[in-house]
Amino acid sequence: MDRSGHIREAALELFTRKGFESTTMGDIGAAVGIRGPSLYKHVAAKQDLLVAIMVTTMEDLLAAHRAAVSGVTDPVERLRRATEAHVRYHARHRLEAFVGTREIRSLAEPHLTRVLALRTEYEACFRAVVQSGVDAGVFQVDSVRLASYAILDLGMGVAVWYRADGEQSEDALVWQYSRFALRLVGVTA
Amino acid sequence: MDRSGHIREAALELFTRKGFESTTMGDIGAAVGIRGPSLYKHVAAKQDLLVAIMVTTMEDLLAAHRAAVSGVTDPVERLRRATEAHVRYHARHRLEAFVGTREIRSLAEPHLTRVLALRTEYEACFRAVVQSGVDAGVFQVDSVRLASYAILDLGMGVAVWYRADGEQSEDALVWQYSRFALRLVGVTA
DNA sequence: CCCATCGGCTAATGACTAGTAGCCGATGAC
DNA sequence: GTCATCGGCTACTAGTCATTAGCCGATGGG
Repeated sequence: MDRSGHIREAALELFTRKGFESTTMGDIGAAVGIRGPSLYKHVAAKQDLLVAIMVTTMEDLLAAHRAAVSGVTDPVERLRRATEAHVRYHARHRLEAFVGTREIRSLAEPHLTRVLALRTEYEACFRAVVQSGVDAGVFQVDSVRLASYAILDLGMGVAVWYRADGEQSEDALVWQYSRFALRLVGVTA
Repeated sequence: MDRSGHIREAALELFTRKGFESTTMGDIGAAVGIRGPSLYKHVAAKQDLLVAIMVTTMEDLLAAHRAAVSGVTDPVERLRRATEAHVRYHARHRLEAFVGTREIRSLAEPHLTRVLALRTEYEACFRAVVQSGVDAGVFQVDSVRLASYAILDLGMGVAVWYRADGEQSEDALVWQYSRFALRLVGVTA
């Protein structure tokens, strides 16, 4: 891989493990075998490394969601696919997803506004999926907002503890979580 | 309230909003109307403020869990009560719970080991509750570990977005989440 | 009244950090 | 061969932060 890619990768790993604030340019440099100041030949600022992670993560997540539900009309299948995309993304890109949710505080404007807007949009898409099931009478929930948050939060959790070399394969994980989501809204399959 | 209590409260609010690393002693001082260095007349170190939050939070959570399930033998009722205690704690003490999960990285030894042990124990208690329902044949889950994590993660999510002045009352929230948990393990009530 | 303690304060210390300046060897185009 | 560019490096700047030192006014017990 080229050096810039290597740097982004090292930054992602360090931001996940130590947090953005506690990661120094020296740490990132050491992870790729150079000194801190040398990083500035490849990157304009530490903040840029975070921005790239946060923005592409939210855009990818939103794109994955849209691809998953596009053309699907059955509410049950829509929620199943949305949850599958959500959980799969959080398992497969767990570092990005972890940093994406944990380090919002460290994001400077105007990027913060941008990322929050993407996040709000993603949540709205998910709520719409749940709402469509409620409208069709196949989901039973008191609050669409609450049920949506609950399902979304399951994905966040996955990003915290999932390990690719753990006892659960990605497919098994996704399958079980999709079932959790459907059960959660009252679909007994 | 006495000044020490006021300081702990301000620190909790700031750690939640800005994170431990990004909160300065000056910030905490300003929040209680004194200068940063003056805090040292009440507190030995910044780290101590974090330790107090983390340790008491995990101990309280564990105590709440034990009180909730003690003497209850029916697996469904045990999980319902465990989830109720879990969600209620995360709603009622959302700042503590938020900091408790977000700032583990900033905790220095030996407190880190202590808190991680408490957390592991809490997770084990929860898994035992789910396991008892599986053993009794009333819960249907592929993986006890996965289902337990999923339920625990719901609580963490609550600490992120719950607002006491929001559209959901604490009781309504707890009620719906308890139902989510039961549905998640396959109890259709 | 005296004086010790309490709990503020300002100033200083020491460590650390993002980012800049400017040097230099290697590489490759011409 | 020369020279510009690339991508390292060290040294430095400027700022921040936790914590300490030491001062001082108020308070209250004797």
